[in-house]
Order: sequence, then structure tokens, then C-alpha cells
Amino acid sequence: MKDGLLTDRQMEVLRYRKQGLTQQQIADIISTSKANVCTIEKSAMENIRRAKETLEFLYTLDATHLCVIPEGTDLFEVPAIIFGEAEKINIKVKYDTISLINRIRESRPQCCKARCICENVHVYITDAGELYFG
Amino acid sequence: MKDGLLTDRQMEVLRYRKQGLTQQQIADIISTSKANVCTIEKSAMENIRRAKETLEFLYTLDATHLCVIPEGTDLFEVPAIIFGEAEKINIKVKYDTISLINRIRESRPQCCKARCICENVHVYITDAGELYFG
DNA sequence: GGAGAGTTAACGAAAAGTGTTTAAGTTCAG
DNA sequence: CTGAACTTAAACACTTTTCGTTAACTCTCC
Repeated sequence: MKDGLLTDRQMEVLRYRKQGLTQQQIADIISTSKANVCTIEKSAMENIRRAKETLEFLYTLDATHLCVIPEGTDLFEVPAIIFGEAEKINIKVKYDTISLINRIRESRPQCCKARCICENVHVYITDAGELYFG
Repeated sequence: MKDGLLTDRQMEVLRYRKQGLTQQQIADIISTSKANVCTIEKSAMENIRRAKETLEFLYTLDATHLCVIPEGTDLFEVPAIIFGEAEKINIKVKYDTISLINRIRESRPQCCKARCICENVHVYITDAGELYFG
């Protein structure tokens, strides 16, 4: 049974990059060209993008797209945005302000640096008012 | 630029399945055999599993390596190991015993045969006490 | 200008994924 | 038991991905 989308090579490069190494330094370590490190890193990012998109599709199977929280939004402004959009389509969100903030922080921890949404977050909602973030 | 992991065929089958159709009904609609619908559905689920695993790998990049659960370990012994290691580095795990077991079973179903961890599992932990398994 | 970091394009070989069929195998309600 | 729904395995053609090379390219900083 296979692992995730990323190859050993791709994970290796991402780990070194996380440590702050340059492509040339990594190329020396793993004995290849920096051009190759670049393409490996690039395809790794592409695979990650596809993984995210795949899970977004899953959510859309039983949820509809509600809105996008733009990168840079203050976390505390998010509930008002979502409540407003949900009201437009007559769906009652099943979270109050506090639990909604907890919900998004647990669902997308990598998008929440302190109080700031650090990348665009797509919001999906079911008829039951359940929320998904992609 | 490519879409997510799922092929058109796979998304098609998943949508029909979501509507409650049987594999035979879908096979008739998309003009193929029911066996093929089965394999398409199966590979779709496999792709979804891999997408989840890929994103979990991303999270491990932000986490530190905590310990390794050796192959053959009893699943019920895992929480004690993890709590012990986390205590050593003064991080409070955000799961209790039961939810920790559920967490690892959901995260690495292929590693859990009955009560046995069937391959080495690396454990990563964030400062917030979130756990990831790789 | 030159050095360092990163990106891109074109190409080949090896590996992996996909759709399909055929055939044999469950599982389970009636 | 029978039949319907579903699963599994092997084999095939086909396409895509991945890793690698070489070489040329942009940017930025000094």
C-alpha cells in the first residue's frame, strides 16, 4: 500500500528547504544539479496543491461553496463574513462566534498565524450549517 | 495546470455513489462493467487517502520529531509512550488516551491491524500538542 | 560586470498510474 | 439456496509522472 503523493526525493528536498538550505546546497547533499532540485521542489508543491484540491472536491460533494476569506483577514472578522454569506442563502450556521473561530483554527492551523489568516480560505457549507474550509 | 488527484471518471463515480446509485446502475450509465466501476471507486478512495496523507506530511514539517512507535507495538500501549515522551520536552498532548488512539487509527489505518502497529510509525508534535504520524 | 539564488525549456529513460476486460471470489437479505 | 451488490486479481495498452542532464534565462545585491 502506497504512501502519500510525495516521492522520497520530494520529501527530502522539502525537509532541507524547511531548514533554510539553498537549492545548490541541497543539490550538493543529494548529489544532483540545482536545476533538478528546483524541478523536484516545484513538482512537490504541485502535488501538495493537488492534494488540497482533491479534498476540496470531497467537501463539495455534500456542501456548497459559500465564500472566500481573503488572505490577510483578521481571524476575528471571519465569523461576521460567514454569518452574512450564510444568511443570504438562508442557512443557519451551526457555530457561534467563538466555536466558529475554534473550528477554523483546528481545521486549517497552517492558515492561522496568530490572529491573521495567512492564505485564502474557501468556505463550504452544508444544508445543516456544517462548515468546511479548503 | 492539472486539477486534483481524481480523474474525471473517479469524480463521476463518486458523485453517482453520493446519490445512492449502485455500481451496476453507474456501469450502465457510463457504459462500462460493474467491475470497472468498483475499481474506479476503489482507486478514488485510495487517492483521497493519499491526499490526506500528503497534507499531514506538510504539517510534520512544522512539528518536531517526538519518537518512533516500533512495529509490533500494541495499540493500547501507544498513548503511554507518547505522553511520556511529550512530558520529557514539556509539551502537553492535546488528546486523552481514547482520542489519541482514535487519532492514530484514523491517521494511519494501514498501520493498525487489529490492536497491533504493523510498521514503524514516526510521531511528530507541535508546540500546541498536536500530533502527526509519518 | 559578476556572483549567488532561483527558474525555465527540451529531451530521454525509467517508473507509476489509469481504464478496461475477464474471471473468480465475497457478503448478505429474501 | 439464489441472486444482487460488491470485491479482488491478473493482464493489457496507454498516458502521465518523475528524475536526471544541459544550457540559457531572470533577479538581486555588491
